[in-house]
Amino acid sequence: MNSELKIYNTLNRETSIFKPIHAGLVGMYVCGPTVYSNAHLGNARTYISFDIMFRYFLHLGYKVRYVRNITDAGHLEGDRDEGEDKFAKKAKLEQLEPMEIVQKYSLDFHEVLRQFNTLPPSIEPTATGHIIEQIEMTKKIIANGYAYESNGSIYFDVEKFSKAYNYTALSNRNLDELLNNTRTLDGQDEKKGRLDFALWIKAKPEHIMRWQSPWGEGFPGWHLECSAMSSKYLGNEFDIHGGGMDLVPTHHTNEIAQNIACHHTQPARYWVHTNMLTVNGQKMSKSLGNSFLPAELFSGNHPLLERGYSPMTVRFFMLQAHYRSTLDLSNEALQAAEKGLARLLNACKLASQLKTGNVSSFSVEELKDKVYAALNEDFNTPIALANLFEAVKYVNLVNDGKETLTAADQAALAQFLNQMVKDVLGLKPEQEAGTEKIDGLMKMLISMRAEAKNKKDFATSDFIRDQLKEIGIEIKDGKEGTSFSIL
RNA sequence: GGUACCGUGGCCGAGCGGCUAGGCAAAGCUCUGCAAAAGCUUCUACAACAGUUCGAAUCUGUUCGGUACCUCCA
Repeated sequence: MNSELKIYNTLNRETSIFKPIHAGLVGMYVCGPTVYSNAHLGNARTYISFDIMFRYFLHLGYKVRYVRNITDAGHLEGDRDEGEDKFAKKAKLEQLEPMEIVQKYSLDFHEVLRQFNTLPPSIEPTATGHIIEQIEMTKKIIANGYAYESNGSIYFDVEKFSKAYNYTALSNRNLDELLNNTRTLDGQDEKKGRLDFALWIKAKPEHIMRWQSPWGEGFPGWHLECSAMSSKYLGNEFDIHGGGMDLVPTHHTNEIAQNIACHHTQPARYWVHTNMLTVNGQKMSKSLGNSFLPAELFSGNHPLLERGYSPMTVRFFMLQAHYRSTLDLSNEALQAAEKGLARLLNACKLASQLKTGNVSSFSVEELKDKVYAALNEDFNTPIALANLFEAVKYVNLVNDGKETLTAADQAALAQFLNQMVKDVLGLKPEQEAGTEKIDGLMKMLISMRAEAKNKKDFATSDFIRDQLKEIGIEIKDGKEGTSFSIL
């Protein structure tokens, strides 16, 4: 492999060679979910994208510390800092304790990511578990002069900050326009500036989730937790910070401001942002009501779906697009993905069973170079897959006896294919046939049917096939005998 | 309104100055008692108009269409 990994950095809008701060180590922080409702498919796309990066770093031999938080407090509804706490609101709605809400949707989130075969992060810290760190950080920011107290709440002074630093470096927005465009405040607002955001919020009497602080009882602002936890576990400066693109203008912008105001340094070298999943060309989001829940997709129980698709089909579907492009969800696209994935996985299996010859008419090294080159080009999974499909075709040709491979090349190809598909892309075969007992039964039925076929008793052989089909088992007559799959 | 981004064959999607991915669908073929599955082959597109260039899907400009952000969202 002769190319180096390049990553697109939102900070300077350039793709550049990745150089870790400490050789051999990668520190990566990704903004996790706010666990007040079910994770939808758009959320899943983001975490699948970062899972690919995580897996690829591991594959390249890096030691990775992957931190992904759980937001279980402090995230408010609606207008910046005035809305209701999301957990409190949902808790009222579902008649549960806020922490029951947190537990319920954390479990859901983990279950969804497990189904998509994403690797768990190294550390998964929660906001409520780091209140002390957040209070400390707030104190420091106040001491450094970039935050002020107002009626028991602490706000970040964006205007003051922007005089010393470039507040909009990440979003590349015009600060003056932002100042003028932001919604007019009503008179009772506690903030000095329009863009100021809360670091610490004074709890109203009815607020359940509250903690003691030097400024009275309250709870932390949403942006603060990521700053506090990333610096705690990865240091004041680390390699990669990621999240969905929609976090750029507000959440990540504020996070950077907090870190600079506290530690005098920008937290991450590379800012990586994933693009949105769309449905009929529109962003999938909770507020638009066009969300797909993974469970709905798997079962097909959704008005826009004709039938269900497996988690691996969905994962493959997502990998066919680059993580920085929008991706549109549709029945046809999912069907295409389903078949493509089956072909790919079949070739993985076939590759290790190929008959070998004296010469190879295919260069495994060349394939490897192409696949690595693709992944090194900002994790370009669609191109990597395109190259893997060249190998799929070749595997099939060898299997048909139209091309040949030496034993060494066959082993190398089989290993590489499986490593890429399973370890790096995280695609695994669906649940294999079934239990031993089912396998035994099927073996018996298949041999009975073969016997009937030999006697040209096609009525019996077709009866077996049709009956099995009805209970959801499909029989396929191949060259190497008959196989079956459970639908 | 402001600011970005995007418009690729029937569909999904890469590519981002020359060599014109890949998947699915379709057609033909192979295999087959039939079927299904599988495999092989074929199918040359880049919104429109103008410009730069020896050469543009790729660069520039204009127009049309779409999306996102500016308010919580991955």
